Amino acid sequence: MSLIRHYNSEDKVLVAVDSVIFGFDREGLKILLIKRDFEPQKGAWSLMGGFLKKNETLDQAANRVLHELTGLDSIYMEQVSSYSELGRDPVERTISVAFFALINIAQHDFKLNKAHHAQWFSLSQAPTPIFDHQQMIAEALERLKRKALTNPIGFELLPEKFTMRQLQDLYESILNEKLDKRNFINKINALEILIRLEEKDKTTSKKGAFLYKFDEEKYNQKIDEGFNFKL
Amino acid sequence: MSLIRHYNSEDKVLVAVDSVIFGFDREGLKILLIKRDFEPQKGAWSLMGGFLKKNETLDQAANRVLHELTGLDSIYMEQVSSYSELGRDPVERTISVAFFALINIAQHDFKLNKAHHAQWFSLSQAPTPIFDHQQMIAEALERLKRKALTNPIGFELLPEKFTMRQLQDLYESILNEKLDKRNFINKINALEILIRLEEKDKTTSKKGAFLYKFDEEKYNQKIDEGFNFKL
DNA sequence: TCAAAAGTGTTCACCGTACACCCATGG
DNA sequence: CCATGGGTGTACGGTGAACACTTTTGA
Repeated sequence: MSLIRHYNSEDKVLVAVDSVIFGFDREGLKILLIKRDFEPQKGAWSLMGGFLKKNETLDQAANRVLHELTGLDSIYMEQVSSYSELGRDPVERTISVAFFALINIAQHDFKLNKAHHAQWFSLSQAPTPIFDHQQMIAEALERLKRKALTNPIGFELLPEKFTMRQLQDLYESILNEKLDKRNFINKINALEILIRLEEKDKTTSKKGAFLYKFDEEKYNQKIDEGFNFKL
Repeated sequence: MSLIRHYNSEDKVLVAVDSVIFGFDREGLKILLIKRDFEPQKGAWSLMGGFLKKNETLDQAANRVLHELTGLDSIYMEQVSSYSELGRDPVERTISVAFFALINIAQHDFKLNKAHHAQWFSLSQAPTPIFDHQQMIAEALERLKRKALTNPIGFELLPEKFTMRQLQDLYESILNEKLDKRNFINKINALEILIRLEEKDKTTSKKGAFLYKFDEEKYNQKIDEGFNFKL
């Protein structure tokens, strides 16, 4: 007789992952929702999600599901929280682990999988999604706010080259407040983690605005030296 | 034929909850570990945990498990994160949701359930626990640090009446750094959320130190007025 | 030439931090 | 009377916030 206690008598449950996918464009911060084409709540909007398989981790499941919708890999993702209210999914007992993902809408190497009828929504104009997805979005947003102030994750939402104005717009839309232009630029410059390119972007002004790149190498080096990103 | 899509083909997995139980006494911040009396890793130390049942939420499971060990209810608990590495539990595929709990060691209305061979350990002297429990502890501690600076959760670890010195010792041991006595007291007093009692505690000095209570009512009122706890 | 966005520094108030001495009391 | 922990206030520097004008250039 084995001394190893097996877990045969314990309950097994369905585990889902749901992703709050953030994007950013000229209109501000957005989330990607998909339209359900099956009951219950056919036609309603929901986060992109899927079920955890036996042989994968939660992160792998979240990445798989994100890949299915966008074709993208190596996307910044972070676990937010787990949700387990008894009736949260009316079909069957399911617990769900929410993630948030940051993707750069502008890059053209991704196409939304048509089958999911995905659509970008401004936070303020998004329809109320199914189940407890609204709560997931709210908590993901809180996490994003906090994290964006202490880590350079905002750049995940921007194109490789961006203007100071774009960066400021991004932070304003994440934090949901207006920031002072000079103070913002002073702070950013004090961090010394951007490279100012020679190029200018002339799409929004006659004068043209300098383009910047995030200097990841320099950032990592400063981190090693004890530097703390703080906005 | 029903239009409702069922989830029959999806994998179900075992879901566990594991609790990082923090306590505080004269020696500092401690965690409660239990000694396994079955294989694998019989004799090793582990967090208190249990399996999620079909008809309960994760919070309920965490509370049930905590109650089994301590007899306590209504304990401050917070979800930390979920862990799902494939080999994390060698017996069977199990994902685990970690919680942290704050309990007041000094209160005498709880008795540790003998069956679990539980023992308090100072953080620096705790044995390395099984599986990924070390990582859970590290992340729970990070969360506790952050949360204790922005919420009055520290009081959960103290007796109802406590001295300023005790409060300072608590924060020093959560933050793992020495704090200046005058600055600490000034900060705490500026918050105006403590009541100074007439009573003194004479166990640590001849002069005696005033006892304080957390004024929860006043705190809630200040919160309603937009106050932010910040240490 | 003018409209529209880009770019640029300084001042001030407040907060966080450093710091040292007297008090009360039991033994 | 003295050793031990308790209790108290101020000064300084640095950081965060407020604030306005000049530059560029395409239309």
